[in-house]
Amino acid sequence: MPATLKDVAREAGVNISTASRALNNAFGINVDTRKHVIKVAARLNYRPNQVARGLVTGRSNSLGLVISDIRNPFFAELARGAEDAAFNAGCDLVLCNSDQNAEKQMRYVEFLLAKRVGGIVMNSVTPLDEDQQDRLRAAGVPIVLLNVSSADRHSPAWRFSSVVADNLYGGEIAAKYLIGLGHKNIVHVAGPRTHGAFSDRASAFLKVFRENGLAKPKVVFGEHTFGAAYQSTKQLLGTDRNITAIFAGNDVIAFGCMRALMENGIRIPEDVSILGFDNVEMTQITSPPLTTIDQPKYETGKAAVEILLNMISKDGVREPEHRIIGVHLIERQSCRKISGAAVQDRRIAKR
Amino acid sequence: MPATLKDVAREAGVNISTASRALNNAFGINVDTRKHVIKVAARLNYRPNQVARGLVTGRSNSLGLVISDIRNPFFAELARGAEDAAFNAGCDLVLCNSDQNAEKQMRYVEFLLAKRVGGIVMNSVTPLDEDQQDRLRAAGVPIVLLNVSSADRHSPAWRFSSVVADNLYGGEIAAKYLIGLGHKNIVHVAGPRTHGAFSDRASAFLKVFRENGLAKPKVVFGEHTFGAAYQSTKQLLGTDRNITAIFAGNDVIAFGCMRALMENGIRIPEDVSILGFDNVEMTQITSPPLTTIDQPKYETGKAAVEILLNMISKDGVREPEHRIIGVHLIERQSCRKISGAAVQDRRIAKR
DNA sequence: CAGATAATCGAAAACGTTTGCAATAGGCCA
DNA sequence: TGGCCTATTGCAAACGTTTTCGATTATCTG
Repeated sequence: MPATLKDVAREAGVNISTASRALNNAFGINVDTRKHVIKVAARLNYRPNQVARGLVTGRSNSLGLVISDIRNPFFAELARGAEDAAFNAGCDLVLCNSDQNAEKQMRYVEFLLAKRVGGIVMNSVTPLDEDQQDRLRAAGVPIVLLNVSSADRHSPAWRFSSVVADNLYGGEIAAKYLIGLGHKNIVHVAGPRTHGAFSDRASAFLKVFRENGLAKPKVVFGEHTFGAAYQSTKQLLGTDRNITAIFAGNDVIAFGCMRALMENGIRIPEDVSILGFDNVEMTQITSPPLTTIDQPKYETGKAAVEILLNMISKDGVREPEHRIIGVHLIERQSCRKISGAAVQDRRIAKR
Repeated sequence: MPATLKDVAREAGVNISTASRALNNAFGINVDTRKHVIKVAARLNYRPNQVARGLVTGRSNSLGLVISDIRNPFFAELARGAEDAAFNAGCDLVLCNSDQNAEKQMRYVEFLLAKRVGGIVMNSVTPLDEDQQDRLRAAGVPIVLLNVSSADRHSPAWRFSSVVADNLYGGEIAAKYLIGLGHKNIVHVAGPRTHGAFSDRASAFLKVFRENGLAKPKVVFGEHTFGAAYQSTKQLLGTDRNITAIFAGNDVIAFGCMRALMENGIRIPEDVSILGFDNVEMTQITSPPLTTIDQPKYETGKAAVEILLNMISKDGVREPEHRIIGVHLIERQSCRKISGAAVQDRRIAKR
């Protein structure tokens, strides 16, 4: 139904190829005929058919974004950064929610490949196995991964680009902060064990305790959702009421923990301190406002598609690029120093 | 680079059209040759090129979703519902953030039309003017609008489908609830005046006061973002400290209000009550948990693309379909009855 | 003014599918 | 055996662009 290039060519009395050139402001065309063609095109309300164009040029001008769940504010923010960057480059973003489901994720990827997207940014739910890696490489489309573990990233076999927060450092400052506050009975409510970001945070977190000869905190892995964290925490409270601090794998997990604590009449931070990760906007309005580790989410998404576009442009060379996004502690009011902390503080500082 | 249909046809020793038919499990093809073709296709890792297919079939298998900002948890939830429904139908969703910017919104729509999406669901930032309506209609692609005002919806000239929450009823129960609690000095911190959902909520809210001969609450319109609400509220507090209740246009606005109140040492609900709209997940973990009006967000998004798909399937008939999503009050702890409420209550009841 | 050069334009192939129609091959009935 | 029917397959056009390669015209240059 919409006007085609042939229509405007006929209407303008020129050949179809001249019409094309006129509208794509290419060289080698008379300025008057161009004006004329453009005017006719406007009159006919002509809109170039991107799918036809994509067929011949081989580029689809669209990118895929596969994340676990857009309802997680972390991903929403990240998606926004990605979308802005894509739009600025004249691309569109197709949104895919994998729900941490490996099979669903693969289905989505196939889907995107069939659609001939120019590239994909995804936070892989699991470290990709050899077979999957091969399939992705074989597809020949640029891919940038989010939240891959530092182990994967440094593996020599690894051939994908990535952008990740400095989760190792994040886990480390989380541990040091809580230790510095004098906490001894700490538990880490983490996300999925298989998820690079969470495993990195957890291992760096634990490493600090090990290196300082301190008791190893309990770690409970699980889904990184509000509901899952809520359940985990409730269960936790059933078995252990001596906890003085929780390091949550991310803010949403922290929210779930807080809810469970509140319901059990446990005060934050008087009874237990809680430390999040991500610095989602809502951390400001919880009660108390959540102390957390800030991670630039918007920038992460933006950087991911920038790398992607870069890979797409210089088509041949596929040297993977890795970008690490800095993190830092944001102190609000959900953590408190417990008695005897001063002593503890000094001991750590000496090392 | 990826294998084409021609490749698998050649490799299988059949014609390109037979290969096509074999893969599309059409009728009129020998079961053995089909098996053979399928096997060859699998071996070559063949993936049908959707853009080529889209060119000939005329359908793109993709839908557009244009909302104001995915970072708003309301839209995130809605987007998730939309995406699930689209995926179930084998479509993909391209995400567009309009930022309440009419021009940006129109750019996105043009973009989507150029991409020949099968349909668009959008929450229009402003009531579409005649010209825009015409352009959309002329494009000939099914459109489902979110959050249109009830006035627009009932206009005889209106030719688009819509799915909206029952904002009129929502505004009404908000007013009655707050009045019932005995509040007299109420302000309504709304979203953009031009936005159907907010204008409906506001007008129904005010109508209750008018009809009961009560003083008209102050209404302040603005962006429906955390930051904007925060600013509005701070300003509000500078001029009027007698407020006893705030009805926020949505939960995110409520959060912004709460932040401003907290910063000014104003207690919720002891000093001022606050009532939200949407029942976003985070309302559970604010302090106090937010009393709000629930609106099924996921279902809204889902319903929108279902209507869209329905319109697409029965191509010709374009009778607009309207779906209204019910809302209801969820009482938590951010509103309190003020002294003298009983008297006030009786007075209302008498009228 | 002839020839050369540059500017502008048209013809046609190509991208990877789907699909209407024609062609072929058996099978069946008379 | 011959004609007809059906099941299967091949041929080719079409979808709406971009782009290469010639062709045509206009503009110089000497």
